[in-house]
Amino acid sequence: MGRHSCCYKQKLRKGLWSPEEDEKLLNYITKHGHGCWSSVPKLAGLQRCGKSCRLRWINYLRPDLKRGPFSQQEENLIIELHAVLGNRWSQIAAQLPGRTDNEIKNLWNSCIKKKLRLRGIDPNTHKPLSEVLDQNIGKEINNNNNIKLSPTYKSNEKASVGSNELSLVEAVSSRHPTSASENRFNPVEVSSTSKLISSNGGSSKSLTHEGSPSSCRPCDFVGYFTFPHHNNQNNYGSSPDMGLQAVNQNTTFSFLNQNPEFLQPSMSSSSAIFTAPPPPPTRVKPSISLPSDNSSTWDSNANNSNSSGGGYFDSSAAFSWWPPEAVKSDDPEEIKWSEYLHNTSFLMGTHQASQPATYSEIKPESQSHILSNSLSATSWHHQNHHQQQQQALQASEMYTKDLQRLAVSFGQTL
DNA sequence: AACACTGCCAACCGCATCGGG
DNA sequence: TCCCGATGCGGTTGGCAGTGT
Repeated sequence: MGRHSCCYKQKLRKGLWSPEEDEKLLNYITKHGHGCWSSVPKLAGLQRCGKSCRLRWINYLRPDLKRGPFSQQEENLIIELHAVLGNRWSQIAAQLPGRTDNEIKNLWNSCIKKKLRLRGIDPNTHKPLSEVLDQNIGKEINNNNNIKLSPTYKSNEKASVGSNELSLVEAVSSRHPTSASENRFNPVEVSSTSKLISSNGGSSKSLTHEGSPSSCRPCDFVGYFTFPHHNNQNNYGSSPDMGLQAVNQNTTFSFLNQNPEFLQPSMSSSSAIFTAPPPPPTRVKPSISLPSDNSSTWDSNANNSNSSGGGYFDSSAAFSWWPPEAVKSDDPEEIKWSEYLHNTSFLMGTHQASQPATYSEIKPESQSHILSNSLSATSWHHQNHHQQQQQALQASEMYTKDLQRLAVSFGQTL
């Protein structure tokens, strides 16, 4: 294999697209549609291969793209969908209008995975790291009598962590009474463990920042899974050392929560809580202006997006400018997903109205307390850690069951 | 100010699948 | 049935920008 065959036929440009190239491609597709991608570059006057043109269009030039940062709701949805679909980015992207598979994949790899690990959740299995590591480490010990690092990341990715040391950190920290096995995050202990290990010959590159809160935006600490709990003391997801006491437990936002048929009665009231800060206005037009006959489509899409708080989701409207044959979907599974999601109240606008701005309610100074709180929290969870561990395990089992039910409903396997 | 480090993102690469001849 | 080109998808990488030292 190698580069797409058409790329060998003539000297074609690679790398970043110039504004002129963008304009040529945009103008061509706006007027003629893309048709056969392999003929697009020639007809559009571009020194690119069709594959490159297609990618550029899909990931950047498409007028229905939503740009800007992902909202918390979008991230939550991605996590939930990933739990069911795995690394099927295109299917996940299909549920997030205006987002591309590439964008979601990048977000997952650069941000969400890290956040989930900080929460003590294995991003591949969506199970607690301690559970996964216990299994894998046990296997490795049995097989080799010599612990191999990075046993955790075999299922869906090829050593995506890029650092064996990290896996060891997770293994160590997940077994540490005050770390990931309790779904708690203690930046001091994790990072110190990292340094300890890295000084043992490994690179510290990915170690310190994996455990360091300084590399995360404030919202990194808001809005991830919380396991079932009945009081704040045992709230593993919004643990006190993360300054999240302000989280309002009534502001649940969860795909699972919105679909009670997938929930056990005990979960429907307080489990799987997500906080949902209002998404900022995110739609930005590409730098190149569209021909006038399309600008109205842009505006209507933008309005559509804004009015629903996150662009959710009228596919027929979003693709109103698109050739009809490109809009319809004959994939029953896709339709099922769309119907399912749309028939729920999983529309951003619906929820936004009922959600206090939990993120903005967390005062900036509270962020500075995270570190010191984590120190005091150490003694706190020494006292409680056994009870917490049990509750966390029970909770994670319930969560896993929920996901399994969800998966079964769509014929997916976890 | 210079350098190193880190995270993010756009784009590429390789493979799988599909469909037409 | 096989071949081949087109397309789609997921994994990976290179470069840039921001931040820290």
